[in-house]
Amino acid sequence: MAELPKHYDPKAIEDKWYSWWLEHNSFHSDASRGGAPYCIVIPPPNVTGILHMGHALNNTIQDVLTRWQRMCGRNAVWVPGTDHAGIATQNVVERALKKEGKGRRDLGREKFVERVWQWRQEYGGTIIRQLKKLGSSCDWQREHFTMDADLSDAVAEVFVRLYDKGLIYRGKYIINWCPRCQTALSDEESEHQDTAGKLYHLRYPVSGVPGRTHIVVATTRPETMLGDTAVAVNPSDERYSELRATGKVTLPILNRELQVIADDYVDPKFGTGIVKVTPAHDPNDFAMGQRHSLPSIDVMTDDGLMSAEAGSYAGMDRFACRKQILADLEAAGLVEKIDDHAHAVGHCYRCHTVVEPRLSPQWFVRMKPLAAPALAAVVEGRIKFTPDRWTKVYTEWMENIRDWCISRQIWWGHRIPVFYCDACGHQWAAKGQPQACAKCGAANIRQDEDVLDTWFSSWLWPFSVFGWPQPNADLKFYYPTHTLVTASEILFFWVARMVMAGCEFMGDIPFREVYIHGTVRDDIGRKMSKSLGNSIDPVQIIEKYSTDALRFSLIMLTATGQDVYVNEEKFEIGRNFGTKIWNAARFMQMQAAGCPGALWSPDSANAQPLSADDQHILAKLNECIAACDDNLSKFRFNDYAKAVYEFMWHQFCDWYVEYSKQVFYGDDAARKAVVLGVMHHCLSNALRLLHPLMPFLTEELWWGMGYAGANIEHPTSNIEHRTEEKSPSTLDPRLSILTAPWPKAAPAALWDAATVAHVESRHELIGLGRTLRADNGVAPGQKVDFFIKPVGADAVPRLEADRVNVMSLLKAGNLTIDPAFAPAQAMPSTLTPLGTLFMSLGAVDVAAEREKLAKQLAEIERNSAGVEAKLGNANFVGRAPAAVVEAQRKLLGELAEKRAKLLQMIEQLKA
RNA sequence: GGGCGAUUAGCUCAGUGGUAGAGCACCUCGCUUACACCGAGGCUGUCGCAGGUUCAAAUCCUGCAUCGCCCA
Repeated sequence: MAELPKHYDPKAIEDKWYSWWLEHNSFHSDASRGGAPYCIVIPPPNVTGILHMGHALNNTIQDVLTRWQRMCGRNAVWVPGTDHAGIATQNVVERALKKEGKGRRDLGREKFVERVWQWRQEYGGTIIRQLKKLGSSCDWQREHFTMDADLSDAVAEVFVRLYDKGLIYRGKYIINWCPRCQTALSDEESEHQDTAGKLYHLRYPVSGVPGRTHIVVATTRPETMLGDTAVAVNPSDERYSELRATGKVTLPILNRELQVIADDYVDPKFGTGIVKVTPAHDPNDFAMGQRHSLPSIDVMTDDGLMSAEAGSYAGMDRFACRKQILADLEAAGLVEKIDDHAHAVGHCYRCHTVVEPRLSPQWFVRMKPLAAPALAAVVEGRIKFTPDRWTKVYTEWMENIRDWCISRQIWWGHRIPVFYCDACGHQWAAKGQPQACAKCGAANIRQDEDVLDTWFSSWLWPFSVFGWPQPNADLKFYYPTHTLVTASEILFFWVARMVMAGCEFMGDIPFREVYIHGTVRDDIGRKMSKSLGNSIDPVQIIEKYSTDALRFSLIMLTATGQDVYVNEEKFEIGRNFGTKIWNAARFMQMQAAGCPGALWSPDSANAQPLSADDQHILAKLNECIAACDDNLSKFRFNDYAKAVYEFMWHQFCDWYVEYSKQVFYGDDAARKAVVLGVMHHCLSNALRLLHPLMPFLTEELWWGMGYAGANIEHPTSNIEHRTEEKSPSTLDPRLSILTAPWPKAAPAALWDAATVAHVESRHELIGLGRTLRADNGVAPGQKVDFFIKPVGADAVPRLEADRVNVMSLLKAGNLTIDPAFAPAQAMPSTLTPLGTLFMSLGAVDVAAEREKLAKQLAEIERNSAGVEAKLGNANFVGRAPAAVVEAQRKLLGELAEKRAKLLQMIEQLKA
C-alpha cells in the first residue's frame, strides 16, 4: 500500500475521472429508463464564447443540482449546447475576412455562410471543451446547436405558425439600428448606459407672431434636426396659442417650414414647453408623427453617415455632423445655450457602438397575446422565481410588453421563411424551399433577405432540444423541464420569452422554477470585463487551484442571488479544503492497518457500544445531512457548502479525529474498530454530500477508500488507493459516486441527546482550558496539571469518562476531578459549563489573574443588571411569551451562580 | 423620473423580533508521528443616519443619505 502524498494533486486525477465518465457515457439519461425525471437545459453559451467566471458560476450551480438529483435517484438530465449568436459570430468571421482584405459582400451570401460554418467547425468547440474542464455532467449525447437542422426546423415551424396566426407582421417603425453591425436590434439588445452628454438649446426662426423672432427647442442629438418635420406644444399651453394659430417656424440651415402641432405628449413644464419633432429618428416623435400625419425624413444611412436628405452634410459621420451643425448654428447665432445633461444612451450589446433610433422596415412579433398566458403562469405560481423579487421584475415587463423586432440584416442565422411572388405580389410564410407561388403558381419567387434574431431560436430551447415539433418520447418525458439557472441579464431576452414560447407552442410552462444568481464581479465590485482587464480566467484558476477548488470557492462565496466578489486568493478556500479532506482520508488509511476485522456500521450498532464522541459525531453528521438537503432545496448553495465544510473541518477533523488518536494509539482493538467504522461512515457520507461540489476529489476518494463496493457501509479494511497506478477503465462505472445514494439521516437511536450536549460542553471546557494555557504563556508542548471542580456530583462519571480526551487535548500532565477541590495556592482558573477549571502553575501572576477575573465579574454583573431590569419590568413579565420570561429567569440564576463562583475564585487567589 | 437591491468586524458576507456570527486578513505561540494548503489562542462592530411601532428592533414601519443594478 503506497502512502498518499501529503498534498492532493488534482491535475492527473481530474482529467482521469472526466475521461472515465465520458468513456462510459455516465451523464447520459434515457427516457426509456423511466423513473422521476429531473431536467435542466443549459442557457446555451454563445458559440464564439470563451469561459468566464459568470459561466463558471452558472454551470457549477447547474451541475450541483444535476449531480444532487441524480444521486437522489432521479432520472436526471442536463442538456447542453450552444447558440449561433448571429451578430457576434458574423462579426468574428467578418474580422477574419478583413485580414484577407475582403468583405462579406465580396464572397456573396452563400459562400459567406459556408465560411461561418467552417469557422464554427474549427473554433466553435472552445466553450464546450471548457465546460467539460469545469466538470459539467452534461448529457453530451444530447448536445445541440441552434443552427442544427432539427432546431432550425423548429424555428421555421414557429415562424409559420405565428405568421399564419397574424402574430408576425412587417412594418416601418423606429428600431434600434447598429451602424457598425448594420442591423436592427431588439429593444433588449440596446443597452442603456448613463452618459454625460449635453442638452443643446437651439433657436428656430419664427415669423407671423408679433414680438417673437424665434422659439427655442432642446435636443441631445442636434444632427437629427435635419429630419425635423414639425415642432410640438401641449394643447393646453396658452403661451403658444398664437404660434399655433398664425406662426411659421423655419428649420434653420435647410430652411424647411415646420408644422406646429399640439400634442399631449409634450410636457409644458419641461424646458421651454416646445419640442422639435423628428419622426424618423425618435420613437416618441414617430408616434406623434403618426397621430398628426407628419412626413418622416430619414437623414442617415445604414452605416451611420448622413444621407442625401442632410443636404450639405451628406456623407459626414453622424458625430462629425453634430459638431459641424453646432458650429454652423453658432455662427448664425442660433444656439441659445448648452447645458450639461446626463442621459442614457443605447449601445449595441455586441459591439457597444452607439445605437441609432431609426425608422426602418422590419419584422415584428405581436407580443401581447403571447404575454398573457406567460404572465398568468408566474402570477398563479406555476413558475417560481428564486429570489422571489424577480417575480415583480418579470410581471412588470410582461405587463408593459412591446412588440419584438425579430429581423436582422445579417446573413448568419435562420433566414426569414417568408416568400414573395413577383408575378402576383403574394406574400406567405412556409417551411422548406417552395418552388412556386402558393397562390398563382408562378416560379418567379424570392425569399426575404433578413435573418431572425438569435433569441428567436433560443426561446424554443426547452422543447426544441427534445425534437419538437416531432412528437416523441423524450419530449413527453422531460418536458416541462424542472429548473432553469441563469443570471438576471437575460431575464427578458430569454427567460420571459421561453415562458411565452412554452405556453404558446407546448401548451405548458417550460420549467417549474427559475434560480437567478448574481453577477460575478471583481473584488471592488466592478463587472468583470475584458476592456477593464479585471477578469479572472476560470481556466487559469483551474490550472492553478483545480476545478474542485474553483467550484467550491465560487459557491462558498455566492450568497443566494447576490452578486459575487472574487479575487484570486479566494480560490485557496477550495484548495485548502480539498487538501484537508485528503489528509483526513490519509489519516484513516494509516490507522486501518491496526484495525483488522469487522468495523462498526449503523447496522451493527448493537454489537459495540458507542462512546460519547462517537454519538456526537454521528449526530453532527445528521445535522449536516439535514442542512444540505434543506439548503439545496432552497437554492442556498453557499450554506450547503458551509454545512459540509463545517462538518468535515471542524466537527470531524478538529474534534473527532483528535479524540480518535487516543484510541488508535492505545490497544483496545474493539474500540479501534468502532472508531474507524464511525469514521468511514462519516467520510463516505461526507464525500457523497460533497460530490456535487467537488466531483473529482470525491470520486478519487470514493474508490481510494473502498466505498465503491456493493455495500458502502462496509468498506473493506484493506483500503487501497487507486491513483495513477491503476487505470480506471478496469473499474465498474455503476459503482461510481456519481450514482451513489444521497445520504439519508441515520436513526436517532444511535445517540442520546444529553450525551451529545455533554460533548459540546466538553468542547467548551477544552477551549477554555487552552485559553488558560495561552493567557498564562504556557508553551504548546509543555504539560501542566489541571483540576476540575465539577458543577455537581452527577457530572463526575461523565468527566471521568472524558479523562483521556481532556488530558490529551489540554496537554495535561495530570487531571484531578474533585467536587470538593479547593486550590491550596493561587491558580489561574476559569468557569466552564462542566465546572470550574484550575490550572497548576509554579508561579502565578496574581495581579493579572485577579484583573482577568474582575473583568469577567464586571461583565457578569453588567449582564445580571440587564436581566434584572427586564424581569423587574411588569410589562415584560406580563407581555412577553412565558418561555422567554422563563429563559431570562434561568439566565439570571446562572449568572448569579457564576458570580458566586467568581467571587470564590478571587477569594482563593489571595491564599 | 420609476422600480429593485445593498449598507453588520480591516475585507467578503450570514443573521428577519428575545444577551451580535462565519470565512479571509491581522497579532501571539507552535514544523506535536493526517494536514504549515496546518494546529492552538487572540484582537476587531453606538449592525448607514433620523424618527416610529413594541415589554423588547440589526431584524418590522416611515423618511433620508450613499453605492449598485434594471426600466423609462
